[in-house]
Amino acid sequence: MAELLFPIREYDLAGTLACGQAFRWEPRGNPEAPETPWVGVADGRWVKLTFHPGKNRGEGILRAVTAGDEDCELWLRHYLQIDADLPAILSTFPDDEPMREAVSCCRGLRLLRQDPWECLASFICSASKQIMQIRAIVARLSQRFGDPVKVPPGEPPAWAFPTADQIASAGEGRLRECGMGFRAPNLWATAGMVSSGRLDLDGLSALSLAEAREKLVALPGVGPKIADCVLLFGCGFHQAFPLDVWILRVLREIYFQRRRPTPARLRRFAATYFGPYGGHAQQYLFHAARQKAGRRSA
DNA sequence: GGCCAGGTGTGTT
DNA sequence: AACACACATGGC
Repeated sequence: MAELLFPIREYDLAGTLACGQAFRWEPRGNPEAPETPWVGVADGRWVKLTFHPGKNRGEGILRAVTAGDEDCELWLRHYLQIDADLPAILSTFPDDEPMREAVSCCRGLRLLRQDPWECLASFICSASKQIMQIRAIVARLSQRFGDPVKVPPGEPPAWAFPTADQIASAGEGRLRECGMGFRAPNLWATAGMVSSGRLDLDGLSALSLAEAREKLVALPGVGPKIADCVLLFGCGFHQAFPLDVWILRVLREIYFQRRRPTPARLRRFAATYFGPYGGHAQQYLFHAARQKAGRRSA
């Protein structure tokens, strides 16, 4: 067991862990309350995270407790993107009213840097599912097919997200038993592509955005939206801009009030208007829209 | 019970 | 290029 302390500014831990980019974080207590711990497994490691606010607004200390003995500092800095310069990122967003409103609504929201395979598999399960249900499916996949991970004494057991090998070996039928319906054959086939080495997920970040997207959309059950989620959350392509039902609504209603944009025009707008950190802007618009709609499925 | 959910694949105009 | 629809499952 080990403890790490990261002094940091502008880090909304609850928003970051619950906004729908990752599916394995659970609050220990009221998710809205300050200093509520969050427990999860990422990259095969059990972690408990707590944000302790400091005296000045936005300042605080991010406290991480890990279960094993290894030094997790570098890994956590990477996963949590501790060293990302948030003000610099926000300064690249378009300076318009909807964007300003989203930024002020989601102050401190960050993007994590997740494992590409877990990200890909999770978002294949996400197709036309509510975030709450995605979390349930991912939890069942992990418990049934993933390796147990070390947890501190007294903590409930926890499991790593299954490897592509483990998913491929499970077979389509047992995947379906996790409640994923028609997504089961897609996840199973994609796991086969990854475990056999026919797709090198870790190599994607070295490619251009267009090349990496091309490789991903070739996978069964992966279209442009899921590909962009993997590129943004798992491969570090900050400009990838996932177009989901929420964002399409936002773009149509806020940026194209009753001008009936064609899908092609919407895609072009999304890819160019929001700048080099468009994916971050997307996450702010997405999270703000969901906050406004109601506080379901935290 | 009908509608919608962080879509995708296929088939028609 | 723009639509329509099926595809499982579950929550409201």
